[in-house]
Amino acid sequence: MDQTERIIQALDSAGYQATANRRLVAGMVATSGGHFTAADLLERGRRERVNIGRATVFRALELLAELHVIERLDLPSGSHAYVLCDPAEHHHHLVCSGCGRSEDVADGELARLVDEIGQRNGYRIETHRLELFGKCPDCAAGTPPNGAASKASSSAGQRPGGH
Amino acid sequence: MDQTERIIQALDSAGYQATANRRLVAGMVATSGGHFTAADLLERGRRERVNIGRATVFRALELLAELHVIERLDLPSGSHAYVLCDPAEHHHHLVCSGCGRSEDVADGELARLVDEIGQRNGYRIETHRLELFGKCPDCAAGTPPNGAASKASSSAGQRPGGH
DNA sequence: CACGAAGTGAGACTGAGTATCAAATGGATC
DNA sequence: GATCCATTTGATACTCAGTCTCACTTCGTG
Ligand SMILES: [Zn+2]
Ligand SMILES: [Zn+2]
Ligand SMILES: [Zn+2]
Ligand SMILES: [Zn+2]
Repeated sequence: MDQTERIIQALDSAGYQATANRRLVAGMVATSGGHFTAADLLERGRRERVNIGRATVFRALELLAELHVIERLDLPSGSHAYVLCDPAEHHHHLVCSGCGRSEDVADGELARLVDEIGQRNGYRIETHRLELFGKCPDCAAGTPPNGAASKASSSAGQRPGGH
Repeated sequence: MDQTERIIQALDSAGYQATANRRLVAGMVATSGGHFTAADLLERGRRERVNIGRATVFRALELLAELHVIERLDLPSGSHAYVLCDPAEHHHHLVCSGCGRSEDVADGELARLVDEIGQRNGYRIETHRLELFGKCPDCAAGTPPNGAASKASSSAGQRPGGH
């Protein structure tokens, strides 16, 4: 719940209204416990019988992404998901291909590596993205955390791309 | 053109027929000179008055991706593009946000870094993806290589995500 | 309460990608 | 070349994500 407050705070201090709908989305995002798609939220809303429009959910996600409260993830399956994350500093995501859980990963040495690559190729690098997929401790042990709800949803269908 | 042959070769040695349509797609892929979307190929086909079905193009791309002759790229804009690349070994892509040109980048130290991250978080890592976006030497110098055709197409619209 | 700005929902619309299925083609075998 | 079967193909319909529009509601402020 504290997480929800943080999101609302972010909205507010960026000059956006913390309306009922946005609070609702904030709540769902905060309790998602992993990655989620727009469709996931929509469905969850429907299940919980909340009345929120399709467009509104998309708009809220877009807004939160803009504020770096959530970040878009491109799953190996090709679909677009989001994860809640710390807006403070640049980082990447380690995502469980079993349950959807996600950890923030500091950039660390990567920054240097990226620099070198840019240098070597004569490119002026603007952005980079690193995404890691694997099995979290629980899923690796065959104990997917079935406690949390939203994970088992549609977006869990993975296709772990070859390496 | 030699590149085209390599693609056809790959199809053949994987037991797929190198039909006229697939040769056609191979040719377009080989001469794309950067990243391209399915829509790009479709449009190029239409422009050059070749008769190839929508589904066929999607199927050909899927097939080539499976053979690791091309690889899917998730552009910052969110759209799915492909780049021609060396199927031999694992690598990543450095993509020009100006003209769409792309360079293969060896994994290098990243493998170790990825390992460490997995270790530290207790994850068993299965895949990772690194994508670098920036301006190629020409684009940085304000001389986008207007020679090549396909680049200026639709897929060039970028939204360089913040860093 | 009155007002303008910000936010919202229903529904139309677009565009990517998939599914279906009958027709075309390829390759093998005689 | 004719026959047979597996592979490939294209037209079409369809699904689904995401956007757009526009009238309506809600918010903050005086
Ligand atoms: Zn897990
Ligand atoms: Zn980074
Ligand atoms: Zn360039
Ligand atoms: Zn790698």
